[in-house]
Amino acid sequence: MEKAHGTETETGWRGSREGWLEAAYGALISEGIDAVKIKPLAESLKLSRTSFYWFFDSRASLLTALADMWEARTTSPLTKAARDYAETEAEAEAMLNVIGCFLKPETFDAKLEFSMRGWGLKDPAIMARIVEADRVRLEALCGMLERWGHPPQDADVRARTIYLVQIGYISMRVEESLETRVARIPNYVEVYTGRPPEPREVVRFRARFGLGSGT
Amino acid sequence: MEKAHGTETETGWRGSREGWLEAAYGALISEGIDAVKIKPLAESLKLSRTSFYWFFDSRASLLTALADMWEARTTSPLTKAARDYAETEAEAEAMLNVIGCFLKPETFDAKLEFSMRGWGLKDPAIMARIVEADRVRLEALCGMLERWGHPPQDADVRARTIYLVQIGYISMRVEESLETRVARIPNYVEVYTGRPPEPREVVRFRARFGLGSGT
DNA sequence: CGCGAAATGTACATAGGTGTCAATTATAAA
DNA sequence: TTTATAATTGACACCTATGTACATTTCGCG
Repeated sequence: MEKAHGTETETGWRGSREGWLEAAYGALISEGIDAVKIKPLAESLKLSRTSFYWFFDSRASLLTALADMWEARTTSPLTKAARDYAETEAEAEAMLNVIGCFLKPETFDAKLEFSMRGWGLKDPAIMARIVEADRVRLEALCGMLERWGHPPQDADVRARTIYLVQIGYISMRVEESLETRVARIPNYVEVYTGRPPEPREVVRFRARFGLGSGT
Repeated sequence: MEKAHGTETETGWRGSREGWLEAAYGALISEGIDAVKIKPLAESLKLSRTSFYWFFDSRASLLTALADMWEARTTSPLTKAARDYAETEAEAEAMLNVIGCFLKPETFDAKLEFSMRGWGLKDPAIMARIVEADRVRLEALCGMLERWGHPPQDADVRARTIYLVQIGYISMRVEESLETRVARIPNYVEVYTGRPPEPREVVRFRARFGLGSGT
C-alpha cells in the first residue's frame, strides 16, 4: 500500500540527503543559520544524530549545499526572467512581469534570500556570494531597461530603485496577502516609469497570479 | 599619565556596564546576535567572564539593553527629523534632507538596523518590535508627504518607495563612499517626486555632509 | 592606615553542540 | 538464503557556552 500512492521515492530507508537538506532549509528560513544544527535536525527527523554523517561529511558541507540551493532559487530564475522579458515590446507590461517575479516563490525565494543576508553577516564567504549576486541581478535589470532605450545612467538608477524596493520588502518581512501586494505593483510601475500601466496589462498581470480583475 | 589624556571616565576599574554594552554592540553589528556571548566578549575585553555578572543579570538583560539602544539610534532620530522637515516649504529640499538622515550614523545606525533584522528572524519578540518600528517610520514619512499635499494613497506608495529603497540599501550592505551615495540621492529625488531638485538645494544638501559642489 | 564596597577571579555544575568509531540492522540483488 | 552494501545507532572524546558560589583583589575615603 505504500508503493501505490507514491509521489515520494519510497526506499524504505528513513533518511536521505534530500531529507536532511530540506530540514536544514526549513530551519534556515524560519530561524536563521544558527538553527541549522545536526542535533536538533536529527530530533525533528526522528533519526539518530550521527546518521547525518552518512549523507554529509560535516555540518560545513550541509551549509554549502544550502548556499547552492539559494542561487538556484533566486539569482538564476530572476536573471533568466529579465532576459526573457527584455524581448517584450511593451515596457510597462514587461516591468509588471519582472516585478511579479519577486512575488512568486518559484522564481524568487524571498525567505531564503533574507536568511542568507543574515548568514552573510557572520560569514565573509557567504557575504561575498551575496555581493556578487546583487551585482549580477542589478546588471540583469539594468540590461533590460537599456534594451528598452533608457540611457545607461537612467537605467542604472531605475534598476536600483526596482531592486532595492524588493530587497527592502524582503527585509521588512511583510506578511501581506498576495492580493494586497499585487494590487500595489501598478502604482510602483507608475512611480518607476512615470506613467501607469494600461488596464488590460494589469488584467493580464493579475491573471498570472490567479487573481480576477477584482475591486 | 593615564589620567591626563582622558575622554574616558577613568575610574581605575577596567570594566563597566557601558564597556560590556559597547563590546556587545560591536559584536552584534559585525557578526550578528549569536556573536554576542559573554565568554568571547570577556576575552576581547581582557576581563574574566564572570565579571560580567556584576553589571548584568544575565545574557538576556544585555540583549535587552542592545534592543533599547537600537530604537534610540534609529526610529527616534528618524521620526524626529521627519516631523521637523515637514515644516519646510520646499518639498524637494526637505526630501533630500530626510533621505540624508539614512546616510548619517548619528541619525540612523544602519549597521545596527541590519543586525536587528537578522536577530528578529530567530526571536519573535524582537521581530515584533521591528514590525512596529517599520509601521512608525512609514507613518512618519507618510505624514510628511501628506503635509505637502500628496493625497493619502499617493503619499503611502511614495513613503514606501523611499523607505524600502533605504532598507534595501542597508540589506545590501553596500560599501560605497559617502560621496558616491550622496551623489545618487538627487537622482532618487527625481524618481520620487518627478522633478529634479534645484542646483542650490543640492549644494546645500552636499554641504550638510561636508562635501563641496564638486564634480 | 585600614575598612567597606566595588570589581574581579577561580572552581564547579550544567547544558548543548560536533565529529569518530565500531557495532548493528535493513535492504536489494545474486 | 546468503551476502554485500546502504543506512542507522550508541558510546566516546572533546569543545564552548551559561550561570552560581565563594574567595580575592582593588579602590576611595575617613
